Amino acid sequence: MQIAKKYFTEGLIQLTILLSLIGVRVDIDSYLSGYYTPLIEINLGPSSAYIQTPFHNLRDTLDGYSVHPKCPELDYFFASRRLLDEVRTLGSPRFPTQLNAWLVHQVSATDRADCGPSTSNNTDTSSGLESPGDGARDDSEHLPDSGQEVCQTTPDLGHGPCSAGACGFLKEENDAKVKEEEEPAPLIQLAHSSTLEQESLLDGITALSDPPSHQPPTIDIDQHWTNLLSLSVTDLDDLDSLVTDTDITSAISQDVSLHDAMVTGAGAFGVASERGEARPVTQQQRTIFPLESTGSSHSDVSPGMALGLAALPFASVCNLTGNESSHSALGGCLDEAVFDQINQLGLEGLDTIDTQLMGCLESINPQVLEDLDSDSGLSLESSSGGPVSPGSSEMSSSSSSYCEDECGATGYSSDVDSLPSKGIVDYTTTWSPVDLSESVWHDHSYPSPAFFNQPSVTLSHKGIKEEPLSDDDGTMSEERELSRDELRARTMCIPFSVLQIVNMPVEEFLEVLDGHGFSPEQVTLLRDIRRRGKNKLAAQNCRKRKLDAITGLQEEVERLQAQRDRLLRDKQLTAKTMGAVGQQIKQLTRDVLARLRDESGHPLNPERFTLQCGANGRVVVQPVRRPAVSTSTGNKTDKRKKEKKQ
DNA sequence: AGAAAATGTCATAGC
DNA sequence: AAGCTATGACATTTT
Repeated sequence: MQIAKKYFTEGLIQLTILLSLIGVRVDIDSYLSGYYTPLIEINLGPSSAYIQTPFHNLRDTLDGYSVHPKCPELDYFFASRRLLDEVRTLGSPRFPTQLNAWLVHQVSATDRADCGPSTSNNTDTSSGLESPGDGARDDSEHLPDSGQEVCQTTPDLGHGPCSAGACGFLKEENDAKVKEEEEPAPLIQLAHSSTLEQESLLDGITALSDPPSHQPPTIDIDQHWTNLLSLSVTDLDDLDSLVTDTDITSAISQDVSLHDAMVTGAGAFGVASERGEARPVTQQQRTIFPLESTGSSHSDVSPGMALGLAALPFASVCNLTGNESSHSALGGCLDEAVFDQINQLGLEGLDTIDTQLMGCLESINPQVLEDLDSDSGLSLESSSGGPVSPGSSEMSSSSSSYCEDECGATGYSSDVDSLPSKGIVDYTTTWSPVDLSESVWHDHSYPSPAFFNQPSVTLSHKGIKEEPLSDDDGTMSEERELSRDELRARTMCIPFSVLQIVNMPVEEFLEVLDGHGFSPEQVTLLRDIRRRGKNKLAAQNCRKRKLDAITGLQEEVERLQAQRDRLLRDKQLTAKTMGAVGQQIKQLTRDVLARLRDESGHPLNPERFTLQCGANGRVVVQPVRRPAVSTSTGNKTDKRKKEKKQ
């Protein structure tokens, strides 16, 4: 009977925790109420199969009992436990944590005697200490179809193992519960949990230290755990592979999903052995946490979560009360919308975009890009400022100031005086020298240094269209190296280079216009030269910026493509994980139901009953109301139809 | 010779 | 108001 009790208790507790983690209230009142007089409430007294199970108290609940290690159901169970631990190691799943579960087991008279007075006081204690979760428990009491509560355990956090409402079960299960605390995950999880969670958990640990006398039996249980967990690991190879193959830091987004939880959890689980320091601590601090952690606040939740098995959603309850805003494992795992949104983003279209951008970028001459990297001198350096630039050629062919300016000469040369211009004035000191290193001048086609040597050039050269000017090839080649504006300026006898005209400050430019007796045509030309020169630079900068923007967009596209691929992989893994977890939950439910007995002593038919966990963590067994539900639904539907018709 | 790329120029808007 | 910059559109030149 002890074994049976242990099986039942463990399974029910685990399922309760499990369901509570996902916000499912499981209330077995309807099933248990009044049926099991020999049953004893876990914490509060006889004839009560209802237990408010603290998560931490349920950890390794099998401990202390001689669970047959060959029990096949245990594989499923421990696999589920493992998954739950993995989720738990996420640290901050947010679920209501009040667990109100009826535990059906029989306690011997000696056990009752051990519990002694606590039995009668438990109710009071629980009621008094349960305040944080009263609301939740009240809710659970009003659950539809919930059975009559025989007893409810609401242990206090500050109570020792048997002091507060410690029933016979608690007494005799002390070792088991202590053993539960040996699980390293809670402490390990502290690193991942919120501050409140950690504090709560640590409080429980410190307040509920376990006598060292209970150590021996727990060692065997640890061995069981190790063995069984290893089995469970083999059952979920894909999950492990998921852990090993996934970069957690990259895979886990801010929207933590169940997959993320699994990844992290599995990772933590796998690393648990590496964290050898965590296990000794927990073993030393074997504690019995309060049997109930109530309230919906995150801080209240955390201890249970730290202990918690996992958020293993039933397929039918996947849309329950998970906190979507939080990074809960369930909320995340159920957040298919995340992936849906990804799909809705039309990321597939990025392929097209990327292709377009790639094509556009490929069409760009790398040399141009390279040239554009220079801020404003790209064109000057590539065409006119280079070794073979017109300027350089002009330098070699002419000693005029114009040549010097094109080549980056600093300042307007006195050679200007030699220019065949009318109204020439010495402008040498009229404005500061021009620093070509700061300017962009892209005269790659029109310069003609020999122009200075041919002052007889007629105005016919002022045309925008610049045809070959003479039959002198040498002169022609040199003239071509002058820009059109340079030619115009020289034609108009303007003693300034285009570069000077463009780069001189506006004040100085105005002074030049006003102080040198230029004709209106010359003034117009000067203004046009300046305007066109500045606009040329602006156009070059504009094109550079455009290319930079294209490059940046290309990089962005590549980054988003990589992100999309990563998310799609995560989605697939999550789906696979969800399927596996769902199967584990189903099996666990069948296992728990199979260990329950009706009033005639027969096991519950999993086809007729189901387990549900309420928002406050209460686990209840509810009969499957297939016909009734359909009937009632049909009636309601008919009524609605009638109302609509009316 | 023609296409494509690069560059220059104009018009315009905004600061 | 003038000057300057940015940019689209178009022209011109170069490759």
